[in-house]
Amino acid sequence: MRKTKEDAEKTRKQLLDAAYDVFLEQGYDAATIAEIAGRAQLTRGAVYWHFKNKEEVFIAVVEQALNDQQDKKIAYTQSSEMTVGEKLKAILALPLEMAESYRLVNSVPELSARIPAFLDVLHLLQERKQNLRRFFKEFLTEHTQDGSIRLHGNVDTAALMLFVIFEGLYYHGTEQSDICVDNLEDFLSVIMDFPA
Amino acid sequence: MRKTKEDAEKTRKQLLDAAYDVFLEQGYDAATIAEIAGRAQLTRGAVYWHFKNKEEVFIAVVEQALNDQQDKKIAYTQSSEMTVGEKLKAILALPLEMAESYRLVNSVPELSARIPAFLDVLHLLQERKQNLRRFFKEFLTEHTQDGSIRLHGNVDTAALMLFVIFEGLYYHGTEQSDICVDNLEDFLSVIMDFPA
Amino acid sequence: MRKTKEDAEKTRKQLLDAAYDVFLEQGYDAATIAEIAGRAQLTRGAVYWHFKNKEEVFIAVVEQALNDQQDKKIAYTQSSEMTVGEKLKAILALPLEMAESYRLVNSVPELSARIPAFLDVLHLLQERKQNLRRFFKEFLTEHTQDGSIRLHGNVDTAALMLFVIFEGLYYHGTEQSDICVDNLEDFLSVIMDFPA
Amino acid sequence: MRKTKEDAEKTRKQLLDAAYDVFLEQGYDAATIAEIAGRAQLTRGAVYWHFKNKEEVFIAVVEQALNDQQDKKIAYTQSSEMTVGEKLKAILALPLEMAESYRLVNSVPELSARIPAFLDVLHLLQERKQNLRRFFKEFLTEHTQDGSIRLHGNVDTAALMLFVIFEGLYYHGTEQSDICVDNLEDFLSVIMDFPA
DNA sequence: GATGAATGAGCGTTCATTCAT
DNA sequence: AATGAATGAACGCTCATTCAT
Repeated sequence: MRKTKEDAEKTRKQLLDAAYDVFLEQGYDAATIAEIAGRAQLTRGAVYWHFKNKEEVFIAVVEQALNDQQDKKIAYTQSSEMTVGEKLKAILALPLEMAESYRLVNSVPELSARIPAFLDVLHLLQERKQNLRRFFKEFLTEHTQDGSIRLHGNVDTAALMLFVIFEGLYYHGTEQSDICVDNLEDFLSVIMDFPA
Repeated sequence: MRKTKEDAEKTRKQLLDAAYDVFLEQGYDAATIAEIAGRAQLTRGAVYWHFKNKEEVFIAVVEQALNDQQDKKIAYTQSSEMTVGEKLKAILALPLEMAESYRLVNSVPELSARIPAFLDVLHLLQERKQNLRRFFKEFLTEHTQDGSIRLHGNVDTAALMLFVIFEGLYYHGTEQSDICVDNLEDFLSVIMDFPA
Repeated sequence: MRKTKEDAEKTRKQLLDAAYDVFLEQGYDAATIAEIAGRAQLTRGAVYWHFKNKEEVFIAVVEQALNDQQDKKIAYTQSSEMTVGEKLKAILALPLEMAESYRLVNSVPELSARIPAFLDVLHLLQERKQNLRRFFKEFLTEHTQDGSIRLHGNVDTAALMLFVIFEGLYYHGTEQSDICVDNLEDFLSVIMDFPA
Repeated sequence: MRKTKEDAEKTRKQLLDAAYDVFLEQGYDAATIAEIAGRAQLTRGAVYWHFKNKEEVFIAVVEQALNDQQDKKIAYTQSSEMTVGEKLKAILALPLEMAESYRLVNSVPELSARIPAFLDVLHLLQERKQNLRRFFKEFLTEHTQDGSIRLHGNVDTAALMLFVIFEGLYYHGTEQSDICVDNLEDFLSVIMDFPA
């Protein structure tokens, strides 16, 4: 039995990790508190000590995932060692790199239609999507102006394409897919080129 | 209560329609046989007369949806009144036009990981996706050769982009999205042009 | 398994009888659906086929009890073979005669403070109590006027005394008590006498 | 967090007070240790420091209530400023004056049928009730002999009536009732009179 | 063909209780 | 003396499924 404050935090982390796995494997409805607790080598009661109910567990897991995604996105964006093209490619490749994470959050819109408790996290997700669209547009605008990118169309279209492609890649986490990072490079080269 | 064969078929149709709605609104797990029967103005027993169990109802609904999608795809492909560009655009727009249908089938991969009974319909879905990829490639190849399309890259890349964009549009049925058919035209113009 | 309509009604009756016993023995909170179903030789599911939930089971049981009480009260009141004194005594003795029934309904006020679903049945109970008070008053008034009763005080006080004594007898169902019908005769003779 | 003995005693008192309120509002079964602790601004653990378990908390609360009732009864009985009639009225009015307290102890008989741990406190309660009956009888006997009371019936009947009326008044703590102390005076005047 | 009664497995949740700190 | 983490048993309820009618 865990007793100290750090132990409790560790327990919570274990539960979150287990919950992440279970929600991913089974989906929200089919996932059970017992399974989550069991995987964390704990009892159902422990889950209810750390979280109000199943919904709150899911929300915590999704928020965690969204933050992880955000962190990666920011890391790539602000990297000083990557070229403009590499940055774009890396960000486009996120749904492939973090396929599970993106698949998980992807279940939120459907669930929120039924479960009001998820509306907040839905809004967070939509905000992040809007952020991404805005990012693509601003990124393209900026680097078109400084000459590091030359678009084969207008900025709006290119940004939207990137966004839709990004979304399209969500799914390929689900299935074994042959779509890989190399393809993204090709995609980019259709949409733009990077003058040396 | 003896019913004629047509009556029975009508009942089955009603159940399928109701099931389609319910599965779409609630998802497979949250959908209940009672709700489906109720919407069809019938009782649970009726469902079990026409289908072996809940899984079979879902399979029937998904197969129906996949066939509807296929039919539309074929209709557009074979249309004699559409130009090559219009055909491509119409097909790309299918996930917007039949947003619900695509959203429904989209739940299959996740479910089949858990429910073996869905493996067959999963394979059908994957086959259809491969079909679509193949279609894009063959379509582009053919019309590149006959000069009605001029690609801004190689055939493989263009075909894959179309496919990924297609997938990306799935999601925007879920949410209120500002992405519409006009954007697709722009996308196409980035990837290719159509010499008059 | 019961199948016909009459069988179903019989099942419902069995459940109600079992529920009556269990609620009486254990109290609402401690009573369990499993115990009720088990005593009726049925499964929990059967309870939920016939009743919406535990609260509805309780309400049905209490309403039944209240009606039984009412029926007896009316039977005694309208009996053509009893003298005025005998009627009064018989009605006063109801909480002794139907001790369990009165003990059961007696739990309603406390429960309704916590469980809103019981408010309706609480109002029914309060109505019945008011009815009884009114009955005592009217009965005494009428028979004082026709000379079959001579009160040792005013009508209001006598009626209220009867009512409070009636209530006081509720409790003695709970415990083994030596208070019996004979005592009631003495009580009546203190409050009034019946001129031959 | 070492506490002095007085602090501990104060905590125990707070817990008892909180428990009294909660048991009264919710009933034994529905009351929770958490609620009790919370109202006392403490945690569940504190309850288990001061009491063995939920049952012991309840027993302590009921014993407290019974003693309070006893104290009042004795105070009225031994008052040198009250007439015989006033004493009787005051004691009869106790269930109105201390309605909550009487309502609480009133739940004991039902609970002890199920919970053996309450048998001791049940016996205490029954003893107190016997005491009261005996008191009524002795009080009436004594004051009939010394002439301060003239009964309209025999002593046994009158004593029993007082007792049953006393019990009957228990309930009227539960509900908003119009029965008040004035009515008791009328009751007494039906049963006896007090020669000046 | 379809209904309705009944089953039974399983799940979310609550809560008394324990115990290391 | 008191807290807070964790356990585990139990309960209400839902729902897919069966089957006599």
